[in-house]
Amino acid sequence: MNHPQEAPVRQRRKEARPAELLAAALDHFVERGFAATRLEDVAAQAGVSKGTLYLYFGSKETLFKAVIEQGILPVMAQGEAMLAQHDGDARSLLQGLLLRWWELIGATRLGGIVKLMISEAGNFPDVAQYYYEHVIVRGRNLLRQTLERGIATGEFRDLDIESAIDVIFAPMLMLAIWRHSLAPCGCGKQDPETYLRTHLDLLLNGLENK
Amino acid sequence: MNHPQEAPVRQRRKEARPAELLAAALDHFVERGFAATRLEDVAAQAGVSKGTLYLYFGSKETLFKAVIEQGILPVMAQGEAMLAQHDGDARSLLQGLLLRWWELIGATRLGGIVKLMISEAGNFPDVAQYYYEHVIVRGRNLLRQTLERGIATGEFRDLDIESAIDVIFAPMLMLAIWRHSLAPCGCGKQDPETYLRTHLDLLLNGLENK
DNA sequence: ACCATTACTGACTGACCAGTCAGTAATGTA
DNA sequence: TACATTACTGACTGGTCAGTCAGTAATGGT
Repeated sequence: MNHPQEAPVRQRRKEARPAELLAAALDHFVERGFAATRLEDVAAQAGVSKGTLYLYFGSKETLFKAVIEQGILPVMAQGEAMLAQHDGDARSLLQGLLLRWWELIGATRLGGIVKLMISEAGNFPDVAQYYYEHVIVRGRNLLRQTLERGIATGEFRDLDIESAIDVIFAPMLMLAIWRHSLAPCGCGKQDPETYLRTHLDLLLNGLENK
Repeated sequence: MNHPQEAPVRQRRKEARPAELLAAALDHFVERGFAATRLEDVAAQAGVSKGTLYLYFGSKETLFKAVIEQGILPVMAQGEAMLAQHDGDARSLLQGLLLRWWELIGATRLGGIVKLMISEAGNFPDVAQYYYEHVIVRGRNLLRQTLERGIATGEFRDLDIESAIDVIFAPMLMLAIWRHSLAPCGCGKQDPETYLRTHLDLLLNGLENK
């Protein structure tokens, strides 16, 4: 019955709301999917009412698109910068790119976007198109340049580059996906470090020009 | 205005309904997700009314579970039989297992179950648990035995088997997932054959004991 | 031909939720 | 202290859909 000085019931924090709402929305979309996510829950997790959510995002679909775009774009530039400034051998560049992707995206909450995009692509073809052009194409470019460099210097064997890009990245994506799908259901999985080490081991041996 | 002898408006085909409903449900669940799938649409695609669907499946969730179980179980035994009767080297056994999986599951409508299970695991932990125990564990056993055999004969290098299993299968899963997520949105992808060839090439070279 | 059985139908309902908006209170200003 | 502005609230509405069930018609038996 007593109310020892609580924080004011209502707070006005116009600046912080969008980011907090996006973070809450990412959690819910990744965990439940788009259709099963209730905007009231998203708003509650962000500490506001549903009405406030609609002050910042015009619709559920708008919010969904914002989650994808705002989540991924800030990180894309980093990888590109990394490629540009690297001057070692292709082997260590490839290794660095994959490990850095895991560190910055796969291992963080952003990794959930991979699962989210895969799950909802059918319902939002325009968002899928956007994601493909602004994320996948750019990401594939990084790997393509790395492989081309390695083949040019004779470090790597001469294989089909376009399919190799996808084959090489698939285990990274599956590791991120696993963390947001079956792993939380108590389905066993060893630690990411061993997985990454094995992937790099197999991969670099497989690429090696003997 | 004329009605040239049409098929009877109502047909009674008790035997065929469940399979037809399951096939239609798989299509819709894979394409739209569980929550966004309307049972009226599923029933319509199977050529019956919604009421009929409820004669065979007690609820939307029951239907979902049946799609997963009925879809995958019939195929699991095949892989196990293949392992048992194989007598060549581990190299060709591994290659055979992967190609056969693609042929029987990945390339068919059943490949959609992979995406479906990943998307909905969070909403159906009990189905995820079931899938893990009856599909993933059994599938991993096949690869584990294959790798162990190859390491024992000296064909393969001695690497961490548990993580290698997941790393090796990840590109197969991603290929199946892609077909049911971004690929239908017009996002470019080369043909599966090249992809599989590159994967096997990289993989067998990476495993090789030099 | 009539009846009994049962596979099948589709209008209905109750619950749920995206999206709205009139009202409330926090903040800045004078 | 009074007023203006506006960030925020939450009860409400309208539409959608899972699940129901009284009724319909296809089939097989006599």
